Amino acid sequence: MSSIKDVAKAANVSTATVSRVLANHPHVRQEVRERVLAAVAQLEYRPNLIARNLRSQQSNTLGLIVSDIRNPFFTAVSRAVEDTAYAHGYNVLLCNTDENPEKELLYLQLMGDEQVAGVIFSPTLQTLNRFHELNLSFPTVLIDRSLRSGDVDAVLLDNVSAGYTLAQHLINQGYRRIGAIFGEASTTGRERQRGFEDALRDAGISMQPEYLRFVRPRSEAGHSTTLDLLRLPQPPEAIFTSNSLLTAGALQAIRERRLQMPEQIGLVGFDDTAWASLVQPAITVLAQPTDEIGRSATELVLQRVADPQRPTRKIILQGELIVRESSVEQRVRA
Amino acid sequence: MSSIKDVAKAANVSTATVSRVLANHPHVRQEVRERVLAAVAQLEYRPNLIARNLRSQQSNTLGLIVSDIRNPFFTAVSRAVEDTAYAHGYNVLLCNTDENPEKELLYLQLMGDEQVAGVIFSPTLQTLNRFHELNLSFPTVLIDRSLRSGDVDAVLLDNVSAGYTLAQHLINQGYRRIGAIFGEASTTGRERQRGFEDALRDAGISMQPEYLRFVRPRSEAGHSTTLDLLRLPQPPEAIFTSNSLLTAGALQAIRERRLQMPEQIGLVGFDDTAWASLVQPAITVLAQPTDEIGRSATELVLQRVADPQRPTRKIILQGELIVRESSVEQRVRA
DNA sequence: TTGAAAGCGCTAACAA
DNA sequence: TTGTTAGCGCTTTCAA
Repeated sequence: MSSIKDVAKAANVSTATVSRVLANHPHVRQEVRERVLAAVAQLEYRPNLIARNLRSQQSNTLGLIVSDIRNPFFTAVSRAVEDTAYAHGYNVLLCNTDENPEKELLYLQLMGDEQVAGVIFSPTLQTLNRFHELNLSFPTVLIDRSLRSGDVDAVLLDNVSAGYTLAQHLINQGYRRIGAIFGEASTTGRERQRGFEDALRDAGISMQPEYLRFVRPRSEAGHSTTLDLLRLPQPPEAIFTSNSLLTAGALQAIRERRLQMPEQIGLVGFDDTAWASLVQPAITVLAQPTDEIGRSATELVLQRVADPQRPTRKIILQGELIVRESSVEQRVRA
Repeated sequence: MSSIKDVAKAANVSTATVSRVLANHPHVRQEVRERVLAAVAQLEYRPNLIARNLRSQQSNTLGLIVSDIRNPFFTAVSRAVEDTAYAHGYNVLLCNTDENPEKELLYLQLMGDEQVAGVIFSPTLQTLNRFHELNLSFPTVLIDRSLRSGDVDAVLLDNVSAGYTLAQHLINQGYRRIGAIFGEASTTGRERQRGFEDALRDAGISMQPEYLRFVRPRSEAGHSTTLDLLRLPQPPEAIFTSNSLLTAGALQAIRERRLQMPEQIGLVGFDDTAWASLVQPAITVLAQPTDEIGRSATELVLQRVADPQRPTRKIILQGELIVRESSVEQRVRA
């Protein structure tokens, strides 16, 4: 591997001049510039990014800390983050926390050690609550979850409104007794719950506490909780789930109990996954704009890298209700 | 941020001694060691990894270059790679190539610039063919795809055998005219094709060339190609797909044509995705051991980092046939 | 057992 | 317009 010294020697200039040419500094004679470029090409010189980072005290790497890469929502967002980051000349360091606050702290620390330029992060409620004590040394943009009050950049779904829309849809279709399953460790679940409850209240439906569940946002929990709900003396007529893993588990439970969808039970969830339109009946979902979320978050963090002083911003995006067959008009049902 | 100098000053020793303590070098007096550690704790010192990497000429980062992070197979493998890497104190730099050879080269170059310790890579056929000309400066382990002949570390499925098993299953169930859709840019598709053809030949079934398709391994292509196949004068009785995105597309096409599975058409594919058991009828698949693939690949690359001289190894893993309802005995069919 | 000092490859302040 | 030089934070050789 040739270094900047080799290039300098080959072009008969100082390393400073090589550096200037590479950084496109203005005051370099055309002839010299060409000589340097020729040497660079000749030696197949590639700058050592580690050295550059050490010297400039910041790297071209962005950290991406997600709670579960197997959740299609985060997969899709990661994809968008990755694309956008590389388009801006940044790399992505990927971390997976499994909703584990200890891992979150560990990875956050790692990001500091790696001197990343910035971080995109979907935190648990626990870490969120002590977020400001953390005193992170790098710009951070939260995705999917944040506190209303917090002075942090964030890109979020309008979860209250999304929860409202989805619940309202069920109500409009004639469902009255609605069981709802939310992720327990995030703000997202709580906000969607608020929208859900608002919709019921506005429709004059009294909420039954035993219909409301907060669980680990995984398909196993979706499965067992749905079975629980269906076992109640008066089981719900529809199931509302707050992420796609929960939806999958609920669907599995409904299948096991051999209930007809949507006649005997309705089902709705979040995120327009590949399978939501593949199963029969296809599932009604509140789709999140994952590309937009990933792209906005990346741009936001890059903007803050460029200007650390700028006031924080929260970008709130709207979801889109996609009505399919898993929830359908009451009069059509039995 | 305090540096090693600050610690040295606080502990009244030289930076060399601090470095020795941190690296757990033997010849340090216990008392001095404790003083240094106390200073480290006091100052909340964290070593600057960039500086460490520059000095030691290698980093604690592994590169992971996959062809499509939205393919659940790669998502699952990434997850395993990530876990294993972090368990060994390594980070993961994630790149997505979209099966684009230019992007592959770009990212490979990036890995060199970033001085990663090693790379895990699922290459296109095109890049694979010129792999040795690339003269990569870091250890590389190929996953999912490789050349039989190549002198490269790799973790692979026994694709020929997997293709054979899956095709044989269809044959055993009584299907004779079988359409098959393979990814076009990878060795994987070709090997699975070989297994597929071997199974037909062993069963004395003559292969019809128009039943064999090579396409972009995406659901859109799976969809349109399946429609094509079904439009043939003598359409196939079953569809064999060589990745889960293709399977999804095929399923969609079958739904649109309102064909009954498995009576009017059988369907099998690769990878036990979340939805394969959720759709009805559930899909028969050849499941890959994704965790094992990711873990083995990471361990392999780390072993080579430790010993660049060791002979290359190919780890060949077996898939598992999971029979579900989308393919079923002939006598049960119409 | 410890410290002084060189140097990894680069950038930028300063001087010429 | 270009070069000299210091130094980013760390590890390691050599000497004491």
